[in-house]
Amino acid sequence: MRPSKKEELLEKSLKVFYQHGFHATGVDFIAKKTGISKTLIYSHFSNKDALMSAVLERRDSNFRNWLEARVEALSTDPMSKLFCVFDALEEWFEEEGFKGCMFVKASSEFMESSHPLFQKSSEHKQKLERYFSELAKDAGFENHLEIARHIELLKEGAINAAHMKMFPKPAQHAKQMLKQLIG
Amino acid sequence: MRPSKKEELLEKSLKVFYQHGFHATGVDFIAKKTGISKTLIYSHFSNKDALMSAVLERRDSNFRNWLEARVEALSTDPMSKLFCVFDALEEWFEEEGFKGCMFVKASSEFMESSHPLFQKSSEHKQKLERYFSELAKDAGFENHLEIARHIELLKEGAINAAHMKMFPKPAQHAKQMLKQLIG
DNA sequence: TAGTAAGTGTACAGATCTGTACATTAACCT
DNA sequence: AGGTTAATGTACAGATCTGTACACTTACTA
Repeated sequence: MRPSKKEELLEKSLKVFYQHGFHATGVDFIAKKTGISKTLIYSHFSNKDALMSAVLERRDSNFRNWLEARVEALSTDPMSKLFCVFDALEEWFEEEGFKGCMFVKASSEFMESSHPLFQKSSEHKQKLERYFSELAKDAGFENHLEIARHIELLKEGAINAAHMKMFPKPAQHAKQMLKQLIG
Repeated sequence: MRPSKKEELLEKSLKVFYQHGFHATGVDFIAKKTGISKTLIYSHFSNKDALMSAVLERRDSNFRNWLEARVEALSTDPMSKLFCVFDALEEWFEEEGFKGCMFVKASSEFMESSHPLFQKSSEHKQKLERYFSELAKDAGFENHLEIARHIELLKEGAINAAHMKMFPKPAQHAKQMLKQLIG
């Protein structure tokens, strides 16, 4: 296939899986929604599992690239970058079609810790931990790992709260908590 | 049916759905795992959706009853009850078969906010917010709603962190964060 | 002990889903 | 122009899943 088509398939099927879930989304439905024939889908990926794996990898890089770029754009000061993480998150929550964290959903549907999708989800969270840890180190914190975990917990909580409509502006709430903790 | 059988079906199928997910669990599989015939299952519930709804309601009362009893057992002091929430959570995380929050999983698989399972999940979180708010009020906090939301965010974050194996003892980490915030 | 209700087992219709086959069309390249 | 590759559409086999039918058995109850 021409690479552009594989790109297109990955990006579009990512959206479909994100909006409808993994088990609930059939390959025929993906073909219909993406406009790419099932034949071609199976010519690029040996089965649905392989497609889902590739989709989740794509989501990992998409999400981390987006978050890092957004934080960079919102602030240049190392300390306030830590807080801007939550401003970026709130922007995401308010996007149309926001439906929570794709990795949480993947590990909700594939719960065996040996399952590739579960593992990729776990790895994604670990990569984020490293990123947060770097941010905290840049801001001069000696306990940068501890602070990274503060941010992880608050971020996961805020995403869930937003998705499940627990209360408004959960990321701003989380940001205030972080301010009290380290600000 | 004799009520004991319906009880048995609810409790056992709750476990099966919790361990394997909703879409991935077929009614035949439930019959096999619970030892209750499919005929009887459909004589009590008109369809799989009705069973899943009943299961989620059962989970709501089971979980809140368990949490409230556990907090009561761990402390009598109103202030330290707030922190004991996280001790109870850590106990849960270490149980064999822990697989994260069932309501997060339900709203991961049924994302339409009009879906009964999504709504029940959202209601569960709101009931917990009221409980946390009561605990905070009893501990003498005027801003009890704000503190309830602190606890909600930390709880959701800790459950996710535990399920996705982000780092060890996430509930103890969350507890320390709460101590810094209000202790 | 006879009758009724609770429960089982099996089989099946109909829908849906994964993955394959194959014939056909569109796009590219030389 | 001609040949190769990319891509579509359709149809289908086989598996699986929901929900129903029905004949049978177990247990309670009068």
